Amino acid sequence: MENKTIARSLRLLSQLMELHNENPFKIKSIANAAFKVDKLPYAISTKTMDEIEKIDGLGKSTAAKVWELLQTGTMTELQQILAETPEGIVEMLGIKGIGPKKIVVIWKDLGIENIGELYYACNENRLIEAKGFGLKTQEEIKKVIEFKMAAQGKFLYAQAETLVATLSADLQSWLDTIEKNTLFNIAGEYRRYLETIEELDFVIGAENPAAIISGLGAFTDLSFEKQTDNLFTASSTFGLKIQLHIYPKTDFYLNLFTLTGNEAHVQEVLKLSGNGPFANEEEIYTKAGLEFVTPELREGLDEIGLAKANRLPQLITYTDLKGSLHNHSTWSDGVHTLEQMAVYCKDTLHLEYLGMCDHSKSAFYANGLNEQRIFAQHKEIDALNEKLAPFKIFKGIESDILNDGSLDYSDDILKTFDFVVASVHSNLRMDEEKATARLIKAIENPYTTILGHPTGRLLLSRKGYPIDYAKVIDACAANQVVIEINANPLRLDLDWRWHRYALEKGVLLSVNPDAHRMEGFRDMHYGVYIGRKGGLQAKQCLNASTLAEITAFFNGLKTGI
DNA sequence: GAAAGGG
DNA sequence: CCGCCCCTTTC
Repeated sequence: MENKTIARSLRLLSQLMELHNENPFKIKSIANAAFKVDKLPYAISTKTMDEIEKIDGLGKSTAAKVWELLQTGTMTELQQILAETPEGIVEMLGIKGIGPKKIVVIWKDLGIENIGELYYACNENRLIEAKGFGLKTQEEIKKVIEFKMAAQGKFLYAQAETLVATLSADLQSWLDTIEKNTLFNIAGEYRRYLETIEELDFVIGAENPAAIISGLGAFTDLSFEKQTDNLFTASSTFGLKIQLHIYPKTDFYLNLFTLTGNEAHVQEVLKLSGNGPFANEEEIYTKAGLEFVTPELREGLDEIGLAKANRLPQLITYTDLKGSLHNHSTWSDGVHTLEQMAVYCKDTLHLEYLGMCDHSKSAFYANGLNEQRIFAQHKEIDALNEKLAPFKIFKGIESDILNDGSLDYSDDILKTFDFVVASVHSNLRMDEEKATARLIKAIENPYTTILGHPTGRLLLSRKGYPIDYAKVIDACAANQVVIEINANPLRLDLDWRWHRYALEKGVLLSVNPDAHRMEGFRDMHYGVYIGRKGGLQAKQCLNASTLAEITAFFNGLKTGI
């Protein structure tokens, strides 16, 4: 069991205890334990009961709960309190903008027990009657619920990834038991590497489709229901819709292509190529007189024009990345030390450099660095750079963009960094005008090197503040500011739909994992996927620069100040 | 831990 | 209607 799972259980327990008005000291200690568990640099599951008791933040009774969870997979106390709480109330904890205090009022005073009823109450203007609620709160809750409902049934690409891996393997071996050499591939949104996925589409091409269909019952991972002669659907354990398309072999490539989408792209290509049959996907494009378009570019944007002119971009690949910028260590809210992060980049990932960007002083919740601690961190980096040479750690910072658009330190401090990532973490409720002006002011700061996660969105959970993309990107172009592609699968921000515009304006992008632990670097894969979708080439990606190139780049910016 | 946001 | 204090939530 992962620490994250343990931490989640503890956090849920503490929130439920709060809903049930239990002893505030107990609540706090459980909440604190959840926080501490999440920040441990090792897996608790490998430890003994005695060792768990000694973990900072865990006392005897919490350790016993954790131990029970590890041994049995459940926690009696959590199950008990869960049984006493309506399911809909538990779900409400996931609504941003209301916490346990407000939920108690909703539950006990208004008698509302699920999110549907809560939404209804907002529409009926009944929420404002409760104490602590007013019109603004009601409207905010309504908006958040609407966003949540729209996200229902959708999943992050990364969530689907593991399922796709096991399902593909299992489907393939099941197919082999019925017919040798069937054709099989995933299509749809997943094949196009979209950031969120509503359904998985698997396509099968068989000599004898009827035999495959009648053998479906023997595939035990999922139970499929027949929709049409060719289409069978099922639902994964966590609710992701799965579609199985079964066709004769001769129709396979046309269907794979059509089901991969998107619709606009498919229509346009088929108009040029005719309807086949095709021996493979490449042939579709050849017949259409087009260069082959890789699935992630098939979005009905400019790709067909480019393919016609043989001018499709040479898309970036993971191995093009030479370093990793924007990462955190134990200096602020990271899990692993600066040295651990650096050695991991050097020895495991074989990168040439690491940009360390811990949080700035205003980010109290994340243990942001004040001026003294920055100085101390820089000394540690200098020492490590000697030890690890030629590997290089760059002195960075993730500076908060304050409410007025200024950065979090004076120029005297800012000039001591090799580079600065500027991002918004506070006062996220802004209208477009305010947000755009705030970002542009930060972009115009001569010390800003990279604009971090430009909208602050969390896919499927928070919309992010609205910005005028074109204006923000234009400002980056004018001020030689790089824009981050935050590679965390929850963010993927800058949105790929704006990559092309940025690249056309000559703005560099940077695939930044925002890693808070060594495993976090893995997210750079998602950043590359989404960058490819946006049309990113290696030469347009800051951290595809070699150490020598990026050193020159940072130095060049400095002389300009 | 600070401050925004709202009542 | 503003300023004030207080509570909740957020990062």
